[in-house]
Amino acid sequence: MKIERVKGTRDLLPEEMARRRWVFERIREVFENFNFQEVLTPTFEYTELFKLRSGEEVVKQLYAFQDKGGRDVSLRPDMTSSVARLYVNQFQNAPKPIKWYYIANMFRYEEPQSGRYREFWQAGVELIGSDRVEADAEVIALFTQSYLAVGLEDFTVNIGDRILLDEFAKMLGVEDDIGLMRLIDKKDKMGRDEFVGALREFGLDDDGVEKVLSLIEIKGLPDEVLPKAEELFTSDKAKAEINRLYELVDLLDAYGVSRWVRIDLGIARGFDYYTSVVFEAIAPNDLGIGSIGGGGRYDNLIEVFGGKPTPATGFAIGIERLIPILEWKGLLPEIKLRPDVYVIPIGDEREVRKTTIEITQGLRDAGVRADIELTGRKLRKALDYAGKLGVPYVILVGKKDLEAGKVTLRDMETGEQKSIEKERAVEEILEILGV
RNA sequence: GCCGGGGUGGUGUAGCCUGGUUAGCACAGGGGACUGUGGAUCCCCUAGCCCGGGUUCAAAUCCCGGCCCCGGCCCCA
Repeated sequence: MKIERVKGTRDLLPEEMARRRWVFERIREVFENFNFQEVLTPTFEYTELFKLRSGEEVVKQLYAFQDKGGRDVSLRPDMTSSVARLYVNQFQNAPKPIKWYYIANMFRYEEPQSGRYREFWQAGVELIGSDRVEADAEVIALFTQSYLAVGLEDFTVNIGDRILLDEFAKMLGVEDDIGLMRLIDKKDKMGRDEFVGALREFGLDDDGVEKVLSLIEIKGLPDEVLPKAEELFTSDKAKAEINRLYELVDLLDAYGVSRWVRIDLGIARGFDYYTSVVFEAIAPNDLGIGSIGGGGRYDNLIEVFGGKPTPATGFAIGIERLIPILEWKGLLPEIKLRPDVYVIPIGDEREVRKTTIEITQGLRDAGVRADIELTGRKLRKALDYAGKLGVPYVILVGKKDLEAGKVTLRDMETGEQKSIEKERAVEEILEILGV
């Protein structure tokens, strides 16, 4: 019986790997320009770590199991917990701020859908040890520039705020603030009447519904919508947070990323550990893909993991969501997988075979991507193969030529051939390729 | 976890509704015609009904369960 892939996993073939690597390299460059440094934590952690953060319920979304020593462990569902754990373990006394990045695979036991797999990759950063708005700005600017670095321009970074949502729930006298946020988060999936109906069912009176409708109006360019927020909110805490948002967008302007920034007080980004600013990137597409990445400030998490209270902020970019969009927009480069030279032995003589290897290895030593015919197939078939691969140049090594100390260089495009000294083969190729 | 649509050689498909020849076709792969010159042609070969059970004289075809894929819901840290 054939063994199938495990549900929700994928095989990545050469063409796709080449494109992914290109994306990773672009993102890595920007991360490092911002002086974030790469870390990698273990693929699995004690399940307890994730429970501490998100509660007992997350276990059903985890790849959780017992190892042979009876330890309850889980494949990481994201990197933030592991990085916070690492910080608490060994870096509490390190100079602040700590700026780490990662590019790694994550695992979630969920139903696969468009842009959603059980194993997927994220590229993200965590900035630990600053509660300043400058830290939020730095992270959001990097978030934005990461997408720009892979050529994406048609996207927005929507910024919300958990403090304001909390204050909002308080203002309405709602106990189940999480329920309310879930509802608000779904606003875009419903029609207006349906949404109002859902709010009433939730238990809001006319005034409450009115206020929620005002809240979700607070969505758009910062200059246009933040004044509306000032009108809606009355508490000092909310006023202070709105001022912080003003500062944030002002700083983002200095980073040169204002063009992509929007305010959307209706976004909540899940309900686990974010404490104030939250954000997500959306790129319009026909693929059914929503958010292509997100993040926010989490000032309580490190304390939850047993560290001294330490502020932190970060984001993660979902690679399996970003790449289909880049592909759909034609923004990914064509990357050639073929060799530049293919060296074919003609016949089976020891001398021929050795010379074939020597020339191939000479090319490789010189930095040329060179391949060698390994199957013993006939010359005709070997050329056929080279043609299908799209190899531009072939070197033929045959007994007749070798007797005169020569080999044949063939231009596969034109079919032209010339006889060259076997010692000059590498040089000749280097000249032609212009290396 | 739930719902809808799917699963036939490596790839793309016909056949399924209406059970009955040797499961057809194209591409790809290997070899040969052509023993040192490709993309053409011809020939040969390799290779398949997702898995298990049921109904039936007979199952790719009908029924049930499972697995997987695509998409949606829940959820999305």
